[in-house]
Amino acid sequence: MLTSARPNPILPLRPLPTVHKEDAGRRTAERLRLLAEQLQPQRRMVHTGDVIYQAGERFGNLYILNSGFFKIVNLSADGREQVVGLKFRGDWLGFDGIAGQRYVCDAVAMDTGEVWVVPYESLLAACTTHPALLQMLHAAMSREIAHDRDSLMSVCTLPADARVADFLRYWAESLADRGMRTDEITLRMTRAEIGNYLGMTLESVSRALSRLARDKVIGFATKGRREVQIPDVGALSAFVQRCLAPAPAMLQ
Amino acid sequence: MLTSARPNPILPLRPLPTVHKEDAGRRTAERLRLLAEQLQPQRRMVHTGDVIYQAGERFGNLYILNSGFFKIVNLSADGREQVVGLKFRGDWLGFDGIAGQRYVCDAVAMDTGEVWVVPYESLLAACTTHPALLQMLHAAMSREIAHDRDSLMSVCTLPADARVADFLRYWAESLADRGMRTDEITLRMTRAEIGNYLGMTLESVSRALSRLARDKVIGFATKGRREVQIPDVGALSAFVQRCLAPAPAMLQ
DNA sequence: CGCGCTCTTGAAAACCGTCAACCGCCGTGG
DNA sequence: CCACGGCGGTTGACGGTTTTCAAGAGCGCG
Repeated sequence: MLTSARPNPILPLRPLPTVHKEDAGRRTAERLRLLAEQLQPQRRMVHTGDVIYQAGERFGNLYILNSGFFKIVNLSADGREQVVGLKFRGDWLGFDGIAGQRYVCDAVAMDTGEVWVVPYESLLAACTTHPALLQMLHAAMSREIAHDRDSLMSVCTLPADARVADFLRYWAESLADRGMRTDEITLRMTRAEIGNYLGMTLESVSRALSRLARDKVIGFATKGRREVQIPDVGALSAFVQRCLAPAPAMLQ
Repeated sequence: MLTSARPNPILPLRPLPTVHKEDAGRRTAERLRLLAEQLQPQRRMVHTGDVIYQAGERFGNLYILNSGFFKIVNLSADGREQVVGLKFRGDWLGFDGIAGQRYVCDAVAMDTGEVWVVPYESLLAACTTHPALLQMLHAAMSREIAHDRDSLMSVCTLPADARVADFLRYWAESLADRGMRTDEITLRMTRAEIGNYLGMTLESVSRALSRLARDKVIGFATKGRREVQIPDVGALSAFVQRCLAPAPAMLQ
């Protein structure tokens, strides 16, 4: 094992949040209401492909996503580019720019939506009078750090099929947390983008989705392979587990 | 390409920081001095294997690493564990706990060192009177987010050999930023840990290191395969590029 | 209708993981 | 003192997963 100094060998699973479905959307809506009220942000409509900030651009604003979907694209000096994050309603964008006073990623809209523009300096000013605001800011950054680590772990420890299943689970749960339907979701990304995000080729994504459909873990809608039916999100997690357990108990 | 709406097809490389070697260590030392002065943190010695916080534990403190090396280990519900971050002098630890009021990772010392304990609440209090403190906090979180994304990109876009080279480059540059020697570094991790961090097996790490040594990009010290000589950090970056360029121009 | 784009599927190849053997080091204990 | 076992590391052979290359189907659009 890696951590030799672990007192409790089996960690007690984190107590599940146990957020009731009805509350799911309420919480983010409530947070957004509070932010809108205290920050009075400028509202900006975006459409698919719009770039709200770009790597290299001078940092100045943070952005809060009120509706729509964004992808965060990282660029390396040698020209590689990769989707390193997905953003949903209530998420913040632009944290990467604070340290170096320049954004280091692109933020690209994957749908029409609305972002709220929050000048960083005025946010700080508002935080001094509204401590709850600072808490929300820090919580948002903390969530992003925790999630980035989960992403890294998925990519590093899961085989291709499981990565795709886990990706769908993540997407569905992100929607559920915001009170949206998860039984039928529409992927806003091509197979190539999904593959890029998950560190695999578009063909592997396609094959994984086909296998998931064959196993009835997901379904494809009547028309178009962009809509995915997820009758049971738990089945996706179960599929991931199945991928990790090589020996299927071999009857007896 | 992924981002169709990019105005400038070839991004101007980020202006190099051009920090002079002499300044390198000074900046972090200066920051640490400021933090110590304004926070008066409790100091705590740690030794290899010590765990300063653990996934599931109630959040309360942030930690600043004054000396030594830490690894951040993420745990999944199904028992997978993975190194998702490395921490050096001047880095902060514990951000992952803010959002859920519980840490979601383990922080494990890889050497003897000293951490400063900073109760989160008292940090916030201090920030209200010292805005520079808040800036440092946010910059630290921002750097962590940006770096996590870089890690994800490395794992997703680089072949195994290049990942190891990039890992050594990252380690060397982290040391350089803090004013430490980089011509001979001692890895504080086993091959298994490095592989776990990079999403590959220990055998692949070993082979990659052997190839790097064969190509004279790195060297092994007289005794022990834990010390690595890096005559030129730039050669590591060049090696990464070579891995990415499949056709070596084939003589005309 | 033809074109471009996305997606799917197959076959071959490359990369990397698995399994195994072996080496060197170190601390323990006969 | 030396034998022994454990641990970390290296290297080889093999096999499996994933990538690569290729062909073709479905669909939207001018």
